[in-house]
Amino acid sequence: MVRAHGDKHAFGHKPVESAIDQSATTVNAAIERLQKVGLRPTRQRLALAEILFGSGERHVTAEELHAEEVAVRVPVSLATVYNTLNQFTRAGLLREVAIESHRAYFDTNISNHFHYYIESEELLLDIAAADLTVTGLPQAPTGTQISRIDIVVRLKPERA
Amino acid sequence: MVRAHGDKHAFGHKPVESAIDQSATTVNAAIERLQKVGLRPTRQRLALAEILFGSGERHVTAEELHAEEVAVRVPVSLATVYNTLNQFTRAGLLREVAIESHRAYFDTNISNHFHYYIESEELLLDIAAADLTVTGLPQAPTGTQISRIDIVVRLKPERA
DNA sequence: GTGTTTGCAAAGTGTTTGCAATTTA
DNA sequence: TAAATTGCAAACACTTTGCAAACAC
Repeated sequence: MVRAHGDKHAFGHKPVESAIDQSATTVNAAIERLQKVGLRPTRQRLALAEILFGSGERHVTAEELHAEEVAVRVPVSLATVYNTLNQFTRAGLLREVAIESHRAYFDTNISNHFHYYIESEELLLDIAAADLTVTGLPQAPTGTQISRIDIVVRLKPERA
Repeated sequence: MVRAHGDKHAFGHKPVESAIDQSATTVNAAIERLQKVGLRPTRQRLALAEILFGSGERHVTAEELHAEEVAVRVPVSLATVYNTLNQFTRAGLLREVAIESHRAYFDTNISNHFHYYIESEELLLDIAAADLTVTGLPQAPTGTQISRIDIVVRLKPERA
């Protein structure tokens, strides 16, 4: 089940000199990223990191990511994709978003933000609103503290 | 995997005359509830409806609900519990809450409200705050409209 | 070399489904 | 009696795991 995904691209903070330089930069960034969290930069992890972090924010499922690797002719097993997504998540490189009970979505945007979910397309999008806030939240029950607030705005096609 | 669940009880809108009357009332309410949505009041559905709607708000998984039926010596198959939960949800009697990707929680409270999720206990609670609101939400993307907003406040044990 | 990572296939969850038997209206 | 519902077991989708081979340092 391959689905379309966002095609936003990161705004370059550094000028892009050439395709070769850019890809070298991407690879180096990926290597650094992995080493920083103590994961060996193996061929598979690098390939996955490049697809995940190489071009703007992404929301992927394991199957989708695996399909993309296959499409780019990088051989990675689905099991490794699953394991890697979990490792990345544990390392704080990714964040898991609970949307549906039976499919795990992973988000490359680990900053505080919320989501739109277009049900008819099974498509997850970041909400572009830094100032979105929740008010009226009571104090967390005694003995607990908030670890994170998830907001999913579910969208359906506009009524005709 | 059986877990503790809330033990709130509904405030009786009608005085409770006796144990027998109360249970009769509960059964009648369940029968009505089912008929209203076009589901035949079978033994299994009644038993499930009574447990689900008989005592305040509930958050259950299929396995939990099945375990409760078994505990009360009502024979219902797990498949029927799953099917019934889905039917009830389609009929608007229940609401599914996306919390984790691999377990479906069903909520008997179908009004507009949000949730706490105590991660360490896998426990789902309603947030008792009718005035909880989200501000700063941009207009829904063109061609779409909001079908529902889910908010899950994830809680962890308070740091010592 | 030594410890880590990979891939496969097998196992594991949670959930759905086909179908014959049963129940309901 | 006709249509709806149930239960079982099998099938499913998604995910994890055991272990030998391959790899990184």
